[in-house]
Amino acid sequence: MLTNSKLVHHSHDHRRCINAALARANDLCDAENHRLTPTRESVLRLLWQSHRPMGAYQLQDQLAKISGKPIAPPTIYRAIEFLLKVGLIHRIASLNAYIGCPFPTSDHSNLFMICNGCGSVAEVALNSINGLLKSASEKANFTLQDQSLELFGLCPNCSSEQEQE
Amino acid sequence: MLTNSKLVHHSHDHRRCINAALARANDLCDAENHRLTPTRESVLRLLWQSHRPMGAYQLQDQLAKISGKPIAPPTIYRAIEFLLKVGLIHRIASLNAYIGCPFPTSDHSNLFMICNGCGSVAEVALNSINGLLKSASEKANFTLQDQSLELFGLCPNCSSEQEQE
DNA sequence: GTTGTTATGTTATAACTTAACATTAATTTA
DNA sequence: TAAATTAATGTTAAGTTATAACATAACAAC
Repeated sequence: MLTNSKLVHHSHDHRRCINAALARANDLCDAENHRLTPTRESVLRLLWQSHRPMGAYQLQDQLAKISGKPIAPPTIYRAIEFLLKVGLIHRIASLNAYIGCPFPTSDHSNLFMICNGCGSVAEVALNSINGLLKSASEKANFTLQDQSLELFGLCPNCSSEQEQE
Repeated sequence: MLTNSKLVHHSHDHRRCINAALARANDLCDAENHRLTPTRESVLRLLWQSHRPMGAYQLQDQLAKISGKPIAPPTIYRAIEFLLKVGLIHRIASLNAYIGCPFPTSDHSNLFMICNGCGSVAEVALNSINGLLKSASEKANFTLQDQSLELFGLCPNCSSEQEQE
């Protein structure tokens, strides 16, 4: 089980998350001949400011603040589109929001644990899940091409707070 | 594996789907003291017109046509909210669309097979998936409360068409 | 039949996303 | 290195999805 759950749900030096993510992004774009332009890098960096997903308009506001000039929606959506395409971020469909991918070059399950309490999102890759979904699809003669698995509940922190009440 | 995949992906007397769904809805609402009002029933019936999900504004158009008077969005969204609450329909988050639930009183996986070809959606309930997600959640100390599992690909029909090209 | 509750009507707007076309920057090729 | 090509961004506008707020009507219970 590949996951960033430990990092998401425990206090840590978050600057390292950000730096590591940007380093990975640079490597990946270099390797695949993609251009991580300033706008794209800024959006990626914003999405790594926390382990909570951000909506396009939050990104717009933040980017406008940072760059000191107004940013139009298409600018944001283009950056999002690019980052999604190269696998550096994911879209959380149930939230209309986006989050940085902690392992862009690994096999994916596209499985997310979304905390109803604090809004944090951890990503999980799990071979067993992929296997099960594959075999269920085959049984139904369904040609599986992609998947989006969203779990809702309480992260460890919010769970223990809940118990205390 | 509880699924309506066979019905969704093969020709069948669809009136029976609709009638069965409405009968189940009536039973369920009777049993739980919910009111399946004309608007709610119309929306449910529209969602059962096919095995494809419909968006709120499609529903608005259709309902306006049927009832012969303009329908405002809140009317639709209220009916949707109710039907979701009692479990008669599901929301497909990745499509911003809604679809009738074929087994509203059974245990759920909230697992959907969404055809990229024809747009049809089959629902699947699978204990093994639920078990795996439960244990993965426990391993991460995540208190699982709900889930949304969306698979994208080609249904049997669209798969075989694809092969022939 | 009045009262409290539930459902609907109505207007307006918020939130999310894309289309279309113009301009600028980067890369390639001659 | 200048021209040609491609890729990225700027700008305006509009399309799509969803909700807030407040008024009215229908129903249920006493």
